[in-house]
Amino acid sequence: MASKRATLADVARLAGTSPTTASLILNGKPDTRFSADAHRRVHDAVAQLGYRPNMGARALRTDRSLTIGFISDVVATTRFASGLIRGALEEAEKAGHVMLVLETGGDPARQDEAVGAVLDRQVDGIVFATMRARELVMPSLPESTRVVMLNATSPQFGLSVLPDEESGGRSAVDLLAAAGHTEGIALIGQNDEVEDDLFRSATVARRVHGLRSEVKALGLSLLTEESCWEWEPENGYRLTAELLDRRPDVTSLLCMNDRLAFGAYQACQERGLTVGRDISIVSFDNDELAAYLRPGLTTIGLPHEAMGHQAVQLLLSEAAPGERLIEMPVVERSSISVGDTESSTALLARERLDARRKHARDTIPTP
Amino acid sequence: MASKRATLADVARLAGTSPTTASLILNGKPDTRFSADAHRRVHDAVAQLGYRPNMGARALRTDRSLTIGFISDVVATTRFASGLIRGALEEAEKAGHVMLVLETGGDPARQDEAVGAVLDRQVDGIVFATMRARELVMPSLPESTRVVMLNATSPQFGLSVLPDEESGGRSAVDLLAAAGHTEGIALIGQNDEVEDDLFRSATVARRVHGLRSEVKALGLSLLTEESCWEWEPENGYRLTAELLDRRPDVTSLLCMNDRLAFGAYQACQERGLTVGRDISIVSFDNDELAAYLRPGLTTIGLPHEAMGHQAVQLLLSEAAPGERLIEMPVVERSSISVGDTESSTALLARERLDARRKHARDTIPTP
DNA sequence: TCAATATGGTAAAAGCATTTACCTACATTG
DNA sequence: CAATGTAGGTAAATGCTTTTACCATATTGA
Repeated sequence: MASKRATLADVARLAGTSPTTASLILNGKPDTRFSADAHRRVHDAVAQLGYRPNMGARALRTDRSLTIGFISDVVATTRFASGLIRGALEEAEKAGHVMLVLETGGDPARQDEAVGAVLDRQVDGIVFATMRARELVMPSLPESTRVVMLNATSPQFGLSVLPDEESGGRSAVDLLAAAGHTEGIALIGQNDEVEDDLFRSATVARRVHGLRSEVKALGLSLLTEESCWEWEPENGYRLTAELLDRRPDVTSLLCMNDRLAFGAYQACQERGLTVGRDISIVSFDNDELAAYLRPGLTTIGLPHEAMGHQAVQLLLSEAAPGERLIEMPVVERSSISVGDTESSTALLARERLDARRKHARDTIPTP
Repeated sequence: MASKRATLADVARLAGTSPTTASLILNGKPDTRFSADAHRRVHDAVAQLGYRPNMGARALRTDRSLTIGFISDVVATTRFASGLIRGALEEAEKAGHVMLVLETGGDPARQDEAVGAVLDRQVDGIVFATMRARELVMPSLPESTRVVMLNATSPQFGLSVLPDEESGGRSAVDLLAAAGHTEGIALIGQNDEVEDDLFRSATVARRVHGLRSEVKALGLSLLTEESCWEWEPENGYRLTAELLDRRPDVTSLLCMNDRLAFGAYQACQERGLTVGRDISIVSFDNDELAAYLRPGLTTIGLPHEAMGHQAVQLLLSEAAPGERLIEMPVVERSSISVGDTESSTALLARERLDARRKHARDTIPTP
């Protein structure tokens, strides 16, 4: 029966009106323009035929397609990226939009192709997401195209959404201090060297800067900083093992990411130290891994989903250029032992932590 | 300068031809239809203006949008699903298509909306992907809409792409047997009970069936089957710990997934058993986790990426209905100790394993 | 020389929704 | 009575591409 899709002309015919009238009734804001009867007839016809407008035809006329382009370098290769997509997808759906997802692998040629492909489909805007490069050089676009950079910045497009790494760094320190760990804190995995990996150097710099300034703000100091290049379990293991053997006075580990922490767990266990009791660990990313570890790893999460939401929201609003920083959630599990939580430093740390959380709640409107 | 997008009319004007001619030259197969000079002029104009056809307008006329819809219940929630997307994305790009990705969370209302939304955009076909339900009830679609089910089946749509779970089960057993483990093999995590989770019961049944029949085919038998409901590390740990204490003669563990194996590792380590030397473990899924473990976990991977490729390929071809089973890759790491690899059983197992691999290579054309 | 057939092209319709400019019939106002 | 409004509605243009049907002109064959 539904052999052919109904068109507006069909609706008009069935309702006994002109297509103009039908269109005006279906799209016009001032409902008073036509008689109540005409309204009824048109809506009945729509329901009866199951009419839905053809978006291609509409876009042709209105230049709005209710479609947005999401172009990323890698979505699936990196285990986190899907959070960005999911957030964006949800927000798009909420706004009645649909999302064209393309991947470029970071290759400029494919990137150009991707931009062309979405432009050919008259998207209402483009989100450029990345997990690798920080500064993205983009093909030039028509003036009117709305663009937001997601987890990236670009010299050409001013609007970007990033995790608030500095604030995250601060939170990690506060977490330790609030639990009473005011000395014997080691930083594992930081790396101050100039890197050619722009992405990492930018995020690392902010994260480390946050850590260090919070340490200072609380009047503390780090016992040691153990640096390494690859943030993989091996290095976490090695660094921690060496450190533990060298400095028996270490009480807490700040790991730059969860994989390093994973290695650190192993080193601790081997030495008979129970994490969350004899030694405290806090790290970054909230990798899937973090939930599997025993005891659960307390970590400062990357707010990918919230970032995705925010990006699409900004894309569809008339937002002004600028960097939008999204608070990194602290996810507390059981890798921090509790000591003297009543010291003035602990109190101060908790206060600062809470203030930051509150600020985040007030700032990002995304649920 | 490029203030407005060039249209075909612009091209025609610049080339000094009619739009008809320009269109025919750009799309027509028989290149001889027009003069060489006309060809040149049109192509020059295209290059000069950077003309690209407006897909909406084209789709209006031709009913082909070079766009496909990818509708899934959950892409990001499950850590694997992104492989499906990536595979599909790559294949789509290869075919000059672009992909609209929507997520429904499994909610029928959202599912209907999603179908409507992609149909409104005149997609050339729809891939329904799922990580949860196995049998999917879909809204009714126009006859002509091409559909393929990805990691799912449906009473309404005949074409589906699934992992070859049975073959994967066989491979796991062969892997152990080929390394000389012909007795003392325990199965961890299987569950024969009737489940209301259709998805799991279908895949588990095939996987287990494969395991058991391969055991039989090699003339072996399982030492024990330890069943549990949730395939989480806790259970892997508990089941293995109990088993180890009860049966000192266990030499190998077949875990139903990598998370169970993760728990099993811990239990073994606690008892002073070195995985890959004192005890062998093989499991399923090739979770991210599997690479982090020390020693690396040998596992039978879910071929999500290949499945995504295949799905889109089938969607865009005139493929006949049926179930397409994609071979599960065996990814060998170091969790299996090597024993007597020269026994006739070991030889037989290796032979069967190789035959299956070869078959897979010949069968799935996807790189 | 007439008819047939290439050769190289074009006008116009179709596909669908939106929107501008206009129209009719009636009522009101001065 | 003429002028003005207003309520309720429509014809036709527009956005862009593809495609059908048709047109000249020149060449060839008989």
